[in-house]
Amino acid sequence: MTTSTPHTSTHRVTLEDVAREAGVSRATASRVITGCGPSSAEARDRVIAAVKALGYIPDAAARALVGGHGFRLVVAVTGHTPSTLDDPYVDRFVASVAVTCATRGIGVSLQWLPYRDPDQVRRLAKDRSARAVLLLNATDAVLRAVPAALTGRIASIGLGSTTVPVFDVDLAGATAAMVYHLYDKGRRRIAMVSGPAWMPCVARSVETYRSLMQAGGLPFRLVRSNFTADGGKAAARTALCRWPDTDAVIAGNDAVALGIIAALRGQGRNIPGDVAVCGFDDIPFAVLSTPTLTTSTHPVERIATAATTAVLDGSWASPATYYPSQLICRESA
Amino acid sequence: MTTSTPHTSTHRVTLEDVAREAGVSRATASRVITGCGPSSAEARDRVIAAVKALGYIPDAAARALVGGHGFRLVVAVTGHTPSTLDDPYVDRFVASVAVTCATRGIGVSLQWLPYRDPDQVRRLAKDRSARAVLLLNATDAVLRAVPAALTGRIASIGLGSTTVPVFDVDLAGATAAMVYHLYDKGRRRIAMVSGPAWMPCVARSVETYRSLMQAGGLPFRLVRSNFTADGGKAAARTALCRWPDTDAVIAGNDAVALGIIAALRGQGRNIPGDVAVCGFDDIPFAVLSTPTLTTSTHPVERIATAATTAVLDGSWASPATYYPSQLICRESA
DNA sequence: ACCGGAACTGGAAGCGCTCTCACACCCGGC
DNA sequence: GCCGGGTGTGAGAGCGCTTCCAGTTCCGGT
Repeated sequence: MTTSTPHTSTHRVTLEDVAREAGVSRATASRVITGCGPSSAEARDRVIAAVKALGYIPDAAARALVGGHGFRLVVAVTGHTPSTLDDPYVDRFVASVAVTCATRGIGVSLQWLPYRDPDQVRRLAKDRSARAVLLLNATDAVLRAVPAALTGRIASIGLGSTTVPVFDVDLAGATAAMVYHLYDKGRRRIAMVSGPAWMPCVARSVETYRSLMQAGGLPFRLVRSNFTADGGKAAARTALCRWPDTDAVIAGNDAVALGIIAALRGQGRNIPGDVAVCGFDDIPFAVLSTPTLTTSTHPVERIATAATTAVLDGSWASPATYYPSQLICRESA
Repeated sequence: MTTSTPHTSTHRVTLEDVAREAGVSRATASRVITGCGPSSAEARDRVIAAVKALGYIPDAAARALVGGHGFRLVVAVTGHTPSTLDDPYVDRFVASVAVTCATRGIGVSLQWLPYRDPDQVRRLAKDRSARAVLLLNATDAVLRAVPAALTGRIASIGLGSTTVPVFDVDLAGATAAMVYHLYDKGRRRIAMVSGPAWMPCVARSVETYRSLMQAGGLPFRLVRSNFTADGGKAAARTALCRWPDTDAVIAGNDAVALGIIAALRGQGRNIPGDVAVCGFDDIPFAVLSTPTLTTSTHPVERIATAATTAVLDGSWASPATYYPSQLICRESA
């Protein structure tokens, strides 16, 4: 049966080779391998045997070219600085997506969009070697660039849109829970050290904080920072100078919170005695720091998996799903 | 000039359209766009204008199909558990690669290889939509699966090979520096809490530690763990039970080190008074912990960039490059 | 014996692109 | 006036695959 031509080591095994080896046509071989279209049991056996014998691996590029779409999920992360990519939230998210996709035989691409350029999004959306796109930290401008026709193939993690499904942490709720918690503990002069203003999730958090403080007749004290510990240190010094009587700080994330704690303690402040500090994300070190960090934990894996399956299968329950965050009370607040 | 046919919104703009709009053939348009092959100034202008007017974006799948290789760099991370993907070293590495590639217009794929299956590597190597592959945590078995013909397109981060270029941290040197440092501080009963045994970098670190201790006639105390803080906590308890007089611990990474510190302090040990602890990686929180963590910092960005450019350009200076790590002495040792 | 239809198969088109090749053109030199 | 060499161009092949469509076989029903 095995009429295999002696093939050189440089020759790439194509469907043609499989078909010849199995004694069927390319069309039949293709039907067997893709599993769609009718095929007799005998043809199936022979093709599968040939695939094994030859070590055939379908060419993804050719499949994408003819099939209209490929087998990769693109995770596009927005942000001017590379640190956006090295963020613990993003890292966990990407890792979860990679795991989910690995079980489905789908590749994952990580794309950095430094300039939040709508054109880049259009480019991503038109790349047929990709099957779907997940947008992280997308802004309104970026989302508007998504072609309406592609709605089903693209999802946003963290910004509302009528055409694209949204999956995100309920950061407004998380922020509110944190403010209430600090208020219950007797804190009244609560400052916020937020992340970059352009980030949609930051905007929501700040807005919640602002409206709650306003509603309670409490002072609104906002310092912009980035999402790093060094940023937190700098912000702590700024905030202290400006409002020395601050008795609580809500940091944009845990790294910032830890930076703030380090800076405050460096100035002789007692945490949480003098100033309570809390963050977001519940990174592994939140429980290891001194004092342990009060923070808010997000169901990142659930969000990532939901968004991934939704966008790959092209169906989702509601246009926007917000996952509840959970406040973790530890020593720092 | 603009003889554009009224195109529907679903129609995808192809090279054909650009050529028609510019009044040249597909071949000429292709030459202009790829920039290789002769072309007159006039043809160039007209094609470029047409590209702009039509919003043409070359189809990556078609290019990969005909060109023999695509425009993506695959970063394949080995390891049974998803946590391998969520490791700070890997995260920094991947982020650096993504940044380097973004400036070159090359996509980055993140692939998880849970079973360290050589077949998966072969599959990766044959994927022509990829231009090159970077293997993280590759084992010998995985590297042996790399087809010799693909040598130029694949690089390993962390394991020696005669056919594939290697870029890695000089972990042996880093471990040695750490052992000497502890020895200089008067520590003699030095334990090591290493990462998973299958990891090549772990093997090198353990081997260095073993041979140094042996050479100095000092006890060899090894506990295997994973790379998490919880693993470190468990390992600390094990090590303490087995060798209660241990006066120093070298942890596999900073997360483990912080876990160990937490566990030891929980048992009333003083760090570094009773036990010195140090880690590897110099994560952002190493400087924020109490006590601050003595650790070893790796030039991850340099390694990532070097490996990326080497494998994309297909040329590298030497078969194996080991980048020196730097010991950062802080309070914990 | 005949026929309609279901089940399967192979030829061939074509996805969008690159690249080889043959051709057309223009120049200066004999 | 003719030829060699350089320069620019377009027709066309073909990358590996899926899928349409027409053809073949084989079945049960009449």
